[in-house]
Amino acid sequence: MTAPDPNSLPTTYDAAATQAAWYPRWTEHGVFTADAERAATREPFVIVIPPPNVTAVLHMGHGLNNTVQDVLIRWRRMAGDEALWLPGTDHAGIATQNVVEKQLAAEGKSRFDVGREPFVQRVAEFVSRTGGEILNQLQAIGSSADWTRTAYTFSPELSIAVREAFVRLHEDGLVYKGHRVIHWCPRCGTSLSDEEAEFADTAGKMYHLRYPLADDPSQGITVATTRPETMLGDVAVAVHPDDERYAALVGRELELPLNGVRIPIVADSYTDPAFGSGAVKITPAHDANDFEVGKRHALPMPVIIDAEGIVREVEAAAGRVPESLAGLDRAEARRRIIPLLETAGVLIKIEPHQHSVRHCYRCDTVVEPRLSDQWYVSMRPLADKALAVLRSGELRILPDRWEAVYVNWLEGIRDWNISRQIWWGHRVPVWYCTTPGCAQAPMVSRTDVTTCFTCGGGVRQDEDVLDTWFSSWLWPFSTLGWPNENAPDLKAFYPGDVLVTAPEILFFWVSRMVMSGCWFLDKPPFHTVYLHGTVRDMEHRKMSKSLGNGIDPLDVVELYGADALRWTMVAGLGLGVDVMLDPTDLEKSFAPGRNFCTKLWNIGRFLLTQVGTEPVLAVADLPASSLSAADAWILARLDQAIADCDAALGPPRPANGSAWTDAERGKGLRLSEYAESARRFVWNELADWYLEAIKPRLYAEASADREVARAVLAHAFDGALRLLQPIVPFITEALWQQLPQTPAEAFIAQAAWPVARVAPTPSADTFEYVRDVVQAIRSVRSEYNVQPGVWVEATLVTPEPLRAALEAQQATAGALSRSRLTVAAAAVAGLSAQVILRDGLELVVPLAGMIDIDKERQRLTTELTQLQMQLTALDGRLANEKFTAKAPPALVEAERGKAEDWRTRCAQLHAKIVALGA
RNA sequence: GGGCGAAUAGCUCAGUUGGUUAGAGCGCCUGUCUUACACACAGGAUGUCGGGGGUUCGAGUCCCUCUUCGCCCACCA
Repeated sequence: MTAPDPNSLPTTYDAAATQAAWYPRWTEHGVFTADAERAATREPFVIVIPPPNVTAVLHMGHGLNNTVQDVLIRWRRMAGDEALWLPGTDHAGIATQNVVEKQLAAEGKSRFDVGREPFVQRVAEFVSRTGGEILNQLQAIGSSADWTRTAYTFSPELSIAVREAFVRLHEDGLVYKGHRVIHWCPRCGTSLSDEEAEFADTAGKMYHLRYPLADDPSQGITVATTRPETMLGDVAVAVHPDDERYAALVGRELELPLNGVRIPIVADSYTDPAFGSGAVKITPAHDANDFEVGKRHALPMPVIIDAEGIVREVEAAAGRVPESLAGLDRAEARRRIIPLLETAGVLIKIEPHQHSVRHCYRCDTVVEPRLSDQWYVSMRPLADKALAVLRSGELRILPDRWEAVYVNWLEGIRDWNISRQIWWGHRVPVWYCTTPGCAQAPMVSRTDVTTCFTCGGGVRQDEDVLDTWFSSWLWPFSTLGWPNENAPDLKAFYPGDVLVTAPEILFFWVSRMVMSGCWFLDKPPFHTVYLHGTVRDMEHRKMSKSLGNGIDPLDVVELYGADALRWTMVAGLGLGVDVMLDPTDLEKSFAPGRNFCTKLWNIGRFLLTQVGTEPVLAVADLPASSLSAADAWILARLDQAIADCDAALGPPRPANGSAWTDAERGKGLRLSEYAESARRFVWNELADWYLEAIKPRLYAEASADREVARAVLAHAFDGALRLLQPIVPFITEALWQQLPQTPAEAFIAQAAWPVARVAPTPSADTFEYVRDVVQAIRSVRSEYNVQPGVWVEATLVTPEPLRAALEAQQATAGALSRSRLTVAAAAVAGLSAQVILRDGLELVVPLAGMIDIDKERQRLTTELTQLQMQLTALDGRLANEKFTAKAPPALVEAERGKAEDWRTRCAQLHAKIVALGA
């Protein structure tokens, strides 16, 4: 951390070099490493990463998600919390298995050709070779996660947690094996949960079929279906019990076309008499609702579509599938069955039909409802706990409109199908005795079972693996050592604080984590769920690989730097609002971030050359009398910026420690407001005004006043860098290391978050007048096209009470406006450009020989007209008794004062115009 | 079918419980290489706050309604 030669610093920030220099130093010094013991004496602040799929490649959604988390964790780390950001990956059962299956397919093989054990081995090798790359990519964007605690859902440690959870839920009577119709992906060869089978609106067709009565083919019932091939598995036609049209037919039999199977007509209130013909064909093995009807009426359940989606007589279906259709894929079977039904004379009509069809969330294949045995979790008791913590305020969701979505889902919760028929995942911890006749029930065990508990004979483990989300939902505590209740991390860091993710996985993951946390540890795993938006392109389409509209964050890092990427993510991030980026124009999206970094860099260069590295005085030690108006002003602005940033970000946790109050509930996590407050301070206040204002003092010979200026500038920039560190950690670290007051062997990444002074400087307002005057002179100069290099004369007419303060600012205001400014009691007569300022101030700029009377009159008249209109409206309001009676007194008083000031200004303007001659 | 959100400057968006002359960034116009910065500086222009109605002393903000987008949920046979 040696001071570089300022003159050798390039004018632009070298992001790549800075990133390469600082990230390793942070990790070497353990800056990101949380300490469980330290957490006993400070507030812990914990975020667990939404673990990306172990095979994932960083995309902009990760960029957004992880930037938000990093900003929060860096903020709290500086604020003195024991901050833990726990990273890791998810083994992603179906997704990862699919990747390896694709590799096998390229070799012309399926997983079944390879066999279970070798296949799992192959996936594990693949993961260990290429997996987790995304974690390195997260480092490239500056993520300050605690890499010493990196977790993996399929690690031995987390596998223990998975088994514990399964067994405990079983002991609680909440895990059971169910026989029902589930969502089946024929391509992935597994069942899916309700959440994994996504709806997509599809333009389909409705086929109307007429089934004749078995003993009187002249009569019949018309049914409608979007899946005509399923008619081969029909076991009944249901009508509503109160439907008089069909009352006489209930109990009689129909003959199924094509296979001649006889099926009964049953009465069931599931049927809606108003829909279509009011009669529904019942296919219990291939439709979840039909299954319920079938159960109620004790109907057979023939399976006519197999696991690969092939139509054939799978089970209890003898004689149901005509030879011409057997062995066909379900889609092909649908095409082929139409002409058959037509020939049989039962196809009444085909109509276009818009409906929602479920698709596999991993491969987009149309899901096939299928009767099978699966493991389920009874969710009702868990959901009730998750609802209770939201209602009590122990949990909040931002933006709060998602709370209603969360509640709605939990109130209507359905049991969770947790078994999958894939191979990559946690094997269901259930063993069956293989001894014929042994009465031993299935053995559910935390440890592997090798012999039957009853007969000592052989056992076989359940073939199924668990839903990936069954390990993810334990993430907030499985990563901390659970089920070991004494694990130091678990004791120190559970429950955590904020969960940052996208709304897409509110049900998949967030709600379930709340349920598991409440169930297993009696506390929700975090008090705040922050749902950020989605990264989209300029047509508002989600960025995706398939659309080709993505932006590679690593490209952005290379071209603009990680800080610029992070800046763009945060600065544009309204609460829960989508982030729009243009994949065809990176410059448009990321240049602002880069430009901002360059600005910071150049302020830093200025400091290095003008303030230097010699020690500076501590601002707290400076007597108020030694501060210039500009000094007082910038210190006040820094206090305001700190307050604004704190208000935008916090509070970090419920004030009473356990539950949010209604007043607190919607507050905080306004990242864009935080970014804007910090940006405004450093750019529009520190750089644009303060720095310019004190240049003469810095350029002057050594003096006490120069020392004050050095101290205040160094202090203000230090504060700015601290406020910005969470957003742009690399450049702030690089610059902070060069500040004269920075201690050796310290990092801004763990320096203290700034705190506003208790007693702000009262004289800060004087500089606001300076700004008014300077802006007015600049405006006049611009209007009369005065060349920038030319100095002009100017007189500031000042009422007595302000005169002394403003006389002291003559030089400063003059230098900033390139004018020889004189503060006086009265204006010098003569042709001049004149501006009326607030509080009785008048500015007179002679501009000898350049003034255009007409132009000047025009300008003043326009201003007078506008001001008079406003004054008239304001007077009207003040004359309205209802306003003065009902509006808050303070407001009325303020409006009166304003009216007076406007009236004075109007008079002044009028006098000027008269003086110019009509 | 049910629910939710959005509509504010050319673009992307702020606008906290109703209260100054509605803001920011980018873009646009004019001028400038002013010894930190042209990735910059200075000065400008730009809005019937989607339409209509209502409540109020006062509405971008609250209520009703319409229009247009978007999202979520649902046993649309």
